[in-house]
Amino acid sequence: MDKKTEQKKVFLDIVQQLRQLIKMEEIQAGEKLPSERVLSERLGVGRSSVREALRSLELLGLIETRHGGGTFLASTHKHQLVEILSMFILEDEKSKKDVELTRQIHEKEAIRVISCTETLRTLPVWDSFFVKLEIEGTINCRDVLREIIITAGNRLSLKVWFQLAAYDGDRLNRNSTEEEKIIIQTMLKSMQLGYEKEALQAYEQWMKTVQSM
Amino acid sequence: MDKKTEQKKVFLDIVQQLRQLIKMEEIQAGEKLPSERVLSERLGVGRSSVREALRSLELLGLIETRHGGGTFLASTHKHQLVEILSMFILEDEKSKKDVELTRQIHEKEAIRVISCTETLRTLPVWDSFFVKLEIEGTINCRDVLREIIITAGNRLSLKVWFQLAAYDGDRLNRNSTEEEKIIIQTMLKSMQLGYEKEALQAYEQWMKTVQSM
DNA sequence: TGTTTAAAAGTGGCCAGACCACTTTTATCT
DNA sequence: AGATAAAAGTGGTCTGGCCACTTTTAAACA
Repeated sequence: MDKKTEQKKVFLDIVQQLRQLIKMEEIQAGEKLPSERVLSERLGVGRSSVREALRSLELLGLIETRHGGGTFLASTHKHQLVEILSMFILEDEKSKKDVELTRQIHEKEAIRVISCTETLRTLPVWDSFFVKLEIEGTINCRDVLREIIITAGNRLSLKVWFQLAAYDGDRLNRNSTEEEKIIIQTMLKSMQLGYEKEALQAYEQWMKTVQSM
Repeated sequence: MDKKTEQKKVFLDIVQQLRQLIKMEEIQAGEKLPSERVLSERLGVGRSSVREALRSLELLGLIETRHGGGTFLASTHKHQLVEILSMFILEDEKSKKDVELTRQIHEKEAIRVISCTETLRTLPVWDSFFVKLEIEGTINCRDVLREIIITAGNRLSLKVWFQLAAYDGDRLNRNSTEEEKIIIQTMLKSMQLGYEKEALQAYEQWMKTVQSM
């Protein structure tokens, strides 16, 4: 009848029951869950089965465990689903070009969103980049892009971006060259003024120089 | 030194090692993995730890286990993240919105790429959609979007899209309404003619109607 | 020889108990 | 009251066992 009760595998059933337990007892993020031994007894299953369920949720970042301390419900932003997936998806993805292009898809969209949003494009953080560029003459490329993605406000997009950016490695995580400095300034300034098209053009130009490195 | 060796928890280490093993031995989707007992011996850990890792991957749908048969590498489209996500994470409205927006980011980029590429926008497949719309009067929304993503040619973007599209479930996987029919036709026609801006406008309009369902 | 059938081996599912390392609580002493 | 040490609680891991199910192997049969 009930899908949750006729579950074949105990550990999957436990995952479900844990979910109910969290809901029923109104366990909030950061709060403690019953111990493995207690859960084992309460649910009438072996401790190893409880552990299989808990470890599954831990891999997803849904719970946190502290050795000797206990098991705690994790806060939403710590979920690792994207990380886990990317681990397996990026692995068999042969084309680095696809990774690069996909990363850029998210960056371009972020630039569009910011350019079109008054409250975002007028943030003081963009000015701080200008200051940094003038004083130090250079800036970390990855930092600029990261700030753009973060500001755009899509948390999922951010997570995806982090994975993809990590894949590219040092090509982004470096200081900008003299040539890039001008392009970045153009891009940021256009973005600030809400000139979406110009900002994207500068971005494309930037990525071309990056690519030729 | 090595992040993978200084891993605190054995089961997380095993997840990593399983990933390497799959890569090294070139295990394809549907093929069998070593048995739990063999893995236990080969990795020099207890069988229960191996099981914690395997059960974690099973919850994600990355592997399939058959009682008495063995453990098999699952095909990409069987990942269950969707179910898990909706179960634990998608409670909050903001997350759902992020999933939708991120999916649309990939769709919009695909439309741009196709619109700007002669060889892609002139493909006969778009005409076949028109024919289908005329004859049957409707078409599966998801099929249209999928074809667009596929045609754009970024395999990684495609994989990401598949995952995201799965969340939305029935909102996309259905036949188009009479209202949508016109919008889709406009979008496809604009794309065929290389009118990027118009195609995107139609797309945005489409998504608005979808959203209001 | 080829087919069917039964036994054996292989494999996942689950549990009980043990020991260790670490953390939290409690009780004790100063 | 505060510091300290003992005890209890908790996760981390391993071993070994038993069951149920599947696959392989071997034997019996036609």
